[in-house]
Amino acid sequence: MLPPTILPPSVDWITVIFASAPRSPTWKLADFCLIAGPEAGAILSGERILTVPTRFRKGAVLYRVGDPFDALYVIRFGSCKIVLLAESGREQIAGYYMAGEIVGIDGVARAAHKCEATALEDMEVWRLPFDEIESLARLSQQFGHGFHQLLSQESERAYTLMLMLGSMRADQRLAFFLLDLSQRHQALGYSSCEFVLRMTRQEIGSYLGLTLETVSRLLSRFQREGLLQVEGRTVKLLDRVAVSQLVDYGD
Amino acid sequence: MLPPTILPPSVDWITVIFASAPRSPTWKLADFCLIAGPEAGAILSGERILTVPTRFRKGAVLYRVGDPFDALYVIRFGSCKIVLLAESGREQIAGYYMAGEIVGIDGVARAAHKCEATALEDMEVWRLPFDEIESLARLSQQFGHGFHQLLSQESERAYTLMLMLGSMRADQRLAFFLLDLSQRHQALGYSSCEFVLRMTRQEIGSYLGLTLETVSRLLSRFQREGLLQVEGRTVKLLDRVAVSQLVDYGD
DNA sequence: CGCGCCGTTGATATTATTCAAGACCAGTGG
DNA sequence: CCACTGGTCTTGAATAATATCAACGGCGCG
Repeated sequence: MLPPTILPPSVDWITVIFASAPRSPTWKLADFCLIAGPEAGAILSGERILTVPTRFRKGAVLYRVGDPFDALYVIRFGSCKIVLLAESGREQIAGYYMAGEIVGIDGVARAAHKCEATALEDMEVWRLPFDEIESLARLSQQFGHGFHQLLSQESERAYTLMLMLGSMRADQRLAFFLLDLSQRHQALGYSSCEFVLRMTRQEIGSYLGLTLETVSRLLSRFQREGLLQVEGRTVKLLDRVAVSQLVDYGD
Repeated sequence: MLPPTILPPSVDWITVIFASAPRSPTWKLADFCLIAGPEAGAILSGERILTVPTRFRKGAVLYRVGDPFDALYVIRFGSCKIVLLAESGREQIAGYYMAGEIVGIDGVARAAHKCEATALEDMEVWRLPFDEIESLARLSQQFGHGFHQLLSQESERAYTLMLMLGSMRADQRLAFFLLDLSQRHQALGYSSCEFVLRMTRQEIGSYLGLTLETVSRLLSRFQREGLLQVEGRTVKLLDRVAVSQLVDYGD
């Protein structure tokens, strides 16, 4: 039932990942790795995990629609977008993932990826073979539960986006997006008020269900109103309160 | 680690659920239950599962936002809506679930429900205690994997809705919705061309990110164009091909 | 340098919402 | 039995929001 036991790894991958990966607000990688506990070492060899940190250049594709699924990826650094591609040519960005977050869950349900993941900047990921994760989940109750939460957080994230797409005006969506980015940057230890957009206006538009022109216009408007300062892809949040109120009360 | 072994149940809940629950297109309840195999009987008592079939009257609430999460629900018959409620009062229907489908996954990530589930008609559900599911998932590799797929299918469903909300026109969304309903009805063994909407125009609108007036107008238009026939909440699909084309090519 | 992609802004068109009125229907109480 | 009420649904007209079309400037890169 379990894979053959392997000698204690010379390098404890769990500790290693924990030590060097940044924290994420939605999913604490620390939890994910630590809760596995010492039992984990017994079934997972250091090499199997550690030999596969992979780099992707900006624009490179981590996986395409239909690619066989067999691993999740922890983002070491960099960021990527997750794109839904319908047969009809319809296209929608379904997610934006940063360091410390985990991508690839869109492949679990069908053993093949439903989306395409593309690096928005140079990035490095750690590959976590899915069958090993599942073994670990069976071995440790705590880890198993944490893993189930991870899977389910993916739907929570999607729900939040649905709420945005289904019930917010364009300006509220953009405000929401910027606040989300801000929070996540802060969680990574970066400034929460000044950050760089890694997506083009086009991509942001696709993510928010808007056209690129609308995104551009709104950024200009926000700047005109003193909510923020935009310079290309660099955004400086000036009035976080006003931006939050825009999302919540929409005036 | 495992709960104390319990004598073989007099009633095998797995078989029972399988025998009486209808099939669902997205998640085959049959798979969910059958893959557990005979091992399942060893840790799950018949009573613990079987004593909790619950009925809800139309309009009754299965769980509210913030309610502690400890079980999933298999719908025996009836249907329900899943509603997202933001603090700001913003509201969005995030899902519509029919017989054979499983609701409650929105609670997994935080041990508390993120959504509210409300019966759209009289319904009966089977309660599946989450910790027992997790035990089973640890015991059986096959079941565990199936369970992980179930969790992940919830995000797939949400992704599909995101694609709809973010990239389709109003008429395409409605067409998409009707086709989805049609398929799911067919999978349950009912007619795929004539069925009853269990939601009000208002609820359909919320689900599709539209106002109730728009939904009403579109239904009238579709009828005028000969795509379907509407009589209150009864819909008869007349030209499925045209409806599909509307979604895919949008003319 | 020139090309392609990116971003901005304006004018216009389209789409969907909002506001408003009235029909229908089921349930309720006089 | 009837009138009344609240919720639902339809439809029209006016309005607001967003997309589309178009032009142009800028930047990075071969």
